[in-house]
Amino acid sequence: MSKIINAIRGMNDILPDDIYLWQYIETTLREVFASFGYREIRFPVVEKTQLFKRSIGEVTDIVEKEMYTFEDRNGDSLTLRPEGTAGCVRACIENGLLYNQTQRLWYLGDMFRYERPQKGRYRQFSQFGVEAYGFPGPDIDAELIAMNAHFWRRLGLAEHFTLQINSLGTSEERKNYRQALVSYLQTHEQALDADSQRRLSSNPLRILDSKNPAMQAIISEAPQLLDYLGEASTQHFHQVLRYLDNAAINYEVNPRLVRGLDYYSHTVFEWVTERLGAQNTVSAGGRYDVLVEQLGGKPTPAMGFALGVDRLVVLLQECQQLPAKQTTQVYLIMMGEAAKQQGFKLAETLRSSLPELRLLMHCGGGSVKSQFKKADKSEAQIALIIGEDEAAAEQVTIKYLRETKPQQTLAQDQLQQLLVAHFQ
RNA sequence: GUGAGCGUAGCUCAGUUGGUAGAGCCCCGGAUUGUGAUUCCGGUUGUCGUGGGUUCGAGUCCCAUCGUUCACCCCA
Repeated sequence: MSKIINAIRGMNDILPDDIYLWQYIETTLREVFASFGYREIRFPVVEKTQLFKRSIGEVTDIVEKEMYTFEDRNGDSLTLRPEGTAGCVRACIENGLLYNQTQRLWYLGDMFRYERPQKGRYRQFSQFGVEAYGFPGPDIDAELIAMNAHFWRRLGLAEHFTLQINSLGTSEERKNYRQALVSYLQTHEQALDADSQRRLSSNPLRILDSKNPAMQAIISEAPQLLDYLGEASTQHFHQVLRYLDNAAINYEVNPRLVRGLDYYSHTVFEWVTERLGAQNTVSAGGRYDVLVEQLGGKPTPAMGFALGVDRLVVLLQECQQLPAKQTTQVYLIMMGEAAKQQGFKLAETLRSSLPELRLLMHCGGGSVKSQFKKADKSEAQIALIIGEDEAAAEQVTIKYLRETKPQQTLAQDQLQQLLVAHFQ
């Protein structure tokens, strides 16, 4: 036997025993977001590298060291998408979806980032995203957050999340603040840890997010972004908060909340949980009014968020909020060649008259007893044996598993009547 | 990219100062039983992650390497 070939690190198989959780999340997502009037969009897994560089930002960690980038046979530089927003905007511009109109969209798909895997962080991961285009007002900011909150409630997870929210203002306001922050931090440069010193030139706002307790004193004394917002930005932010108050959605204004992608402006938010260890953000997003223009479209206000499906799966398991598994209703055991011929016919008749029936067929060897054990494990309500050993081939044994459990012998048409009555 | 922990049967794990590879679960077959539950008997499954080294002898000690988990970092 030759050596087996393993999966790529950080790219996981999802096995039949776990798939129901994914399906549950995916169908719930579809239902909830359709009910808010959002429509699905699909776009490619691979895009030109330039698309991500221009949107996410040249100097971000994602672009600098986490992208799966390669040359195709033409020598063009292509990249496996590390997130969805860039591709979504590109698709909308290219297909004229933003021409004098608004759009409410969602997508679901796999993203790729070359990171060291750990709990809730994988190299291939599933992300659900929502994007709204052409809405300048704070009402759409609140709508996205409210949708997200509604979705948590549908899953029974609302109590496990807290909403953190902040405003980054315009790029002009952020630039002014950035200068003030850098000059403040430079006066304390010798007290900064190595990570923060590095970020001082690359991404100083990120220093505010530091998990190092030794940095907390310096951070708490630092100038606050919210103090640098202009009148319009402040108004916008406060209006979002008022809408949230009206919707009875609890939030925590976190003036140190920044996002890692360059295109965000104004409202940004994160839903965090205590139950997932280090990767505690399950859903996050914000406004990105300048991105559409940056990617060659007409200036279009935009807002969106993305939700990590892998993390949600882990959270559902941790919180015991598991949906019921679908179970087999009828387990059909066929023993012997003559019985099988009759069994396939019976099964087809049953499926035709009861389209909703979940029927599991088993062409089994072994004892009748061990076959019933299998039926019991499948949590079937009824198990049928068609056999030719003792009973005649045209007779069928029926046994109720979970209910009255009588044992009787019936002709096929009688059996069918009984089953139809039982399941309708 | 940095750090720490862990790699033994399909799964969960024992394996003593170095001396023949183990248990439970699962799976398969059977016995008992007025339930298919309980109990009992039997059976299958291993490159001990991989490659070197030390030794008469390595699952055990040493080195390297790969994988994995968690954390840093990053982010959803």
